[in-house]
Amino acid sequence: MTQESPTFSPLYRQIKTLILQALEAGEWLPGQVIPSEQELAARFNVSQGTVRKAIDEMAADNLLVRKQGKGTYVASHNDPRALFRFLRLVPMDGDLSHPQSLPLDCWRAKAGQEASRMLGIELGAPIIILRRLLKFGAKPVVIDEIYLPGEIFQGLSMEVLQGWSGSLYSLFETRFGLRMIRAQERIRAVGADRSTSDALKVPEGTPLLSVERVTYTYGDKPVEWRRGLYSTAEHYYLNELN
Amino acid sequence: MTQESPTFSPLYRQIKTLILQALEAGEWLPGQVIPSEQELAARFNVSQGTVRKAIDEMAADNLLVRKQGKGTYVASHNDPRALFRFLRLVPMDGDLSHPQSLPLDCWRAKAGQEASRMLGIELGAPIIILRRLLKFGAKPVVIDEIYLPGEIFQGLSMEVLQGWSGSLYSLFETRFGLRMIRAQERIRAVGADRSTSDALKVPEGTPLLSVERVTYTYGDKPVEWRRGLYSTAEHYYLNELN
DNA sequence: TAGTGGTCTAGACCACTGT
DNA sequence: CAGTGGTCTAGACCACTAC
Repeated sequence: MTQESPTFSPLYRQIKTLILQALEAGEWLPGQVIPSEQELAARFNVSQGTVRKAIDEMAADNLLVRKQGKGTYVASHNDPRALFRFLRLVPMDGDLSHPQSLPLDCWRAKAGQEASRMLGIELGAPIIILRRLLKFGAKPVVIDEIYLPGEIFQGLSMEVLQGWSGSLYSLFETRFGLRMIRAQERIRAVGADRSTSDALKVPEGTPLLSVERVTYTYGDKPVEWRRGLYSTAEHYYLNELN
Repeated sequence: MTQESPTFSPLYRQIKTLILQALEAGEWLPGQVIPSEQELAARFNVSQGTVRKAIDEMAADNLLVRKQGKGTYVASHNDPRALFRFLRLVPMDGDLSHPQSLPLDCWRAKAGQEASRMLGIELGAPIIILRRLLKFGAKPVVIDEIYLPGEIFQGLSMEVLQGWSGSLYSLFETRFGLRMIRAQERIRAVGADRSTSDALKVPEGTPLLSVERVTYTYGDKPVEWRRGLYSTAEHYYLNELN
């Protein structure tokens, strides 16, 4: 007899949506401070506690970062702490040297069936394919093949890639205004083919981790599809289950 | 000049600790309701909001489950929703049939170097080793070797295992009062050896996922170490990155 | 000292579940 | 209907950061 409001949404969630829209619109950029809770409360005509709850959730989602005494910041992949948010590979000895990204190839193509499905774009739409090697110290450990929608990544080229010292997502964020929010990985075990075994310096047929990742930006829009082959001779993929 | 309290802990965290202790002491068992927020507030002499914040965190930690209008419950592995909390394997076709656990062996032994380190017990301490097969429908997909501290799992035997229809953690919880709180998995790719290839019905040398898991109970105490070999011909390991 | 987020409280009201 | 968790508010005070 009740069940009156099937679309009930608490105030703080509406506020969350509004803040999200402001973020999406680029009102505050990654790494910058957003207005104080008091200011936002005034702007949206709600109490500070309601804004607080909205921001709490967004901080839990890794969209914002709170810093006591300073303010609330827009999360950024330029932050070195963000590097291992998506890269779960860990050296078996506790070596903490940061991995180094080496671009190998970068070319344009048209989306095939799989790429178009994964990226949610038309079959035949322009895409950019990027191959790169990840090294931990001197050891090649991961070889990635990365598929990007050409429309979004207009100016991407080998020159751009080679002139960038930070992480890939850091580049995407700074150069293309694209913020990677969440990702989903599908992991399988496969044998190394000829070219992969060359790149990773392992015998042909060596078991490797195949890690397929789809990465999403605001509004759950997929903007990257990649397949990485991980050599797990001296590294492992670490996953925390809670 | 300030920095007065290096061990400052907010009230709601102290309350959280108290509730945790009550849980650990078995004051409320898995699946049962805990007292209402009002009652707990009265018991601990704080406001309802403070209890609420403590419970919020524990719910986020998957220790408690809130049910509006009914109460707050102690999380339980008997809950069917908990099955896929630690098992991240998904069929490639959307088949949702629940996996079936088939115990193969169960014997007693003494902890070797690796087991003693992983389980935080003395070298040579009694342990129980358990082998089992996981099937999705008719297909064998995972073979597990599970190491348990003998002290805790006194009465565990093949008979007990075979007489249990639910999940392993559900058995541990019900039969041994052990609640699995969190786990850590280290994933690598390996080739199937002879006995594994037999059990999983795959050719020898087939690349498999090696998933080593350490599972913890209250107080970050490790109580299970297992190694699973996953056939990823028709399944994949799914991981959400946030 | 001023401004920020963090904690704690008390009270009002809403939504959901059972009887 | 009474009891539960869920939301929202307003105000006081604490902890941290900067100037």
